[in-house]
Amino acid sequence: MKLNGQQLERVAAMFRAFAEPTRLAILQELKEGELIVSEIVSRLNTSQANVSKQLKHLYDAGILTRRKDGTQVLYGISDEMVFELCRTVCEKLNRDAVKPAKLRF
Amino acid sequence: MKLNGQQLERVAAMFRAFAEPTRLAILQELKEGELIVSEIVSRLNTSQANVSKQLKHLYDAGILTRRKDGTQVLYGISDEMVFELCRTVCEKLNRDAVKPAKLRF
DNA sequence: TTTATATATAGCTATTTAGTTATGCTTGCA
DNA sequence: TGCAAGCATAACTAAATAGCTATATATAAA
Repeated sequence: MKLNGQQLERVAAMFRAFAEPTRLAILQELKEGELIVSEIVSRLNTSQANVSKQLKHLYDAGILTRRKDGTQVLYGISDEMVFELCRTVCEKLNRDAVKPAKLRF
Repeated sequence: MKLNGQQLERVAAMFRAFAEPTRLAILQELKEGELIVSEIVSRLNTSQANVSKQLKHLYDAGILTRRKDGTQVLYGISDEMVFELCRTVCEKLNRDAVKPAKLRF
């Protein structure tokens, strides 16, 4: 069963959501649970505007949940597949690595 | 255990290899086994130069094997994780889809 | 040799996008 | 009301890259 061009584009778009270190860093911070935007900003080395932008990207991709609480907004991981994908990639990189400096998401 | 910037970049680079419809189309064609470059070209809707370029991208990412046979070059999938990743993403897209038009890589 | 075939690469253009600064919008509170 | 805090958005710039055409390289056959 082969995917057509439009379907391949949808799959590619999902992978694209994971294809950026800043977005992966956000996912990594959300691993242990929901966080408000300003907390994520304080943990990463980038601007609040950029964090909001990347959160939107991830949210639009269906990867994050979003919940308002007063003036704050809480984001969280919406699907366990996030961790499954990251784990699979890390294991692959570990297998390929010459030096055994194990990665684990 | 949190990955540092350089490690996140390596993970992102692996996802980036999958973040393009043409590269996914190549992987899809290689699903059933090795193919020579010209055969891949004939199955896809893009130039030979582009196929070679994307094959190099995938090969450099450690996703493909490469084997010369005379003037021909055979490429194949080097790691089953390719299918695992694509399956995981397709299942996610199927879960999210309103209309049930199931994707399967 | 010369020629043909298979693949890779170089140089280019157009598009996408991560990140920035500046500003807008919304909510809670003085 | 007015102000401040939290987040989102707009407009911009710089960098990355998919795909093209043209060309280079390598191998085989005539």
